[in-house]
Amino acid sequence: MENKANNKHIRPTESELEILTVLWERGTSTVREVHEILEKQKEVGYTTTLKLMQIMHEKGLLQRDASAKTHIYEAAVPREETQAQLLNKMIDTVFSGSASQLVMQALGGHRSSREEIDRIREYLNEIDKKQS
Amino acid sequence: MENKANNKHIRPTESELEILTVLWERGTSTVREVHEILEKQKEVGYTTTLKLMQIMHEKGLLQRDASAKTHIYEAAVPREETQAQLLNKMIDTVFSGSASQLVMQALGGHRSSREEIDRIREYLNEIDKKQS
DNA sequence: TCAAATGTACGATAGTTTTCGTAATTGCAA
DNA sequence: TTGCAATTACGAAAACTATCGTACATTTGA
Repeated sequence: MENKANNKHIRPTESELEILTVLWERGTSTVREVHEILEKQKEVGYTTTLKLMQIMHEKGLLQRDASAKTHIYEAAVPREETQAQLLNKMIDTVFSGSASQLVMQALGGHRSSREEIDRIREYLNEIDKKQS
Repeated sequence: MENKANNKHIRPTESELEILTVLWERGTSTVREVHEILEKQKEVGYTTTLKLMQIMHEKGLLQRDASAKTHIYEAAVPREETQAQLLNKMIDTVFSGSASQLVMQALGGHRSSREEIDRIREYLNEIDKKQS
């Protein structure tokens, strides 16, 4: 009982997010593999990455297979759910609850491609249908 | 020289953001006023709010008029710019750079009202016009 | 077999954030 | 004028985060 990660508050830190992203994209990986990718993005020591991942495992953010000498890690929280979590928090705290405010701000800053915009339009239509 | 807040990285913490939001919405306020609003949202002591605001002032996040006994504070960073800052970071770290991904995630989670959706549609049209 | 290489575990440190108790200050009301 | 109430200033503790050095364990190839 009490699987640590079962509670709804998935709130990884910045560094944890970097590690999660690697795992989300690569799937199961060793510390070394994760570290090698991280190293390209910023300067960081191997043991730092290791420790982080161990802590994340304790917190329930990562899962691991420790049967072999070299442990194999995997994200224990789903990407979409984590994104949603962080996003909703941001909508609440930064945008006073207005999702559209956030959306417009996002589209304004990052000038998006025509395809991206079309994709969003379609998405809006779908929402409309489902809601009516 | 070195106005502390002149550097581009506006990255308020969670608590700081709560305070900024109050100030953005109310305009200039005293610590007491800010605190009273915060208290409705979470349990927190007056001196905690005070200290936070003092620190934020040191960092350059807040501006204040200390001529009277009761100091009067004001956000020193613009709301939109701060939002953009945080949003872009989130797009990069959490959504691997895809704004539309974030947008759809946002719209999916927070089921938005018809008006909000329409407003976004209009916004998309405007972007289209400007981009063509 | 045994030493080098590779990995994990652990502990310590430095920095930041959040929190609050207490002291000092100030202004006003009686 | 003086003392109370409100306010600010200060200091410190607790929790977390990020970082890394070092010790210990394991595998392997010479």
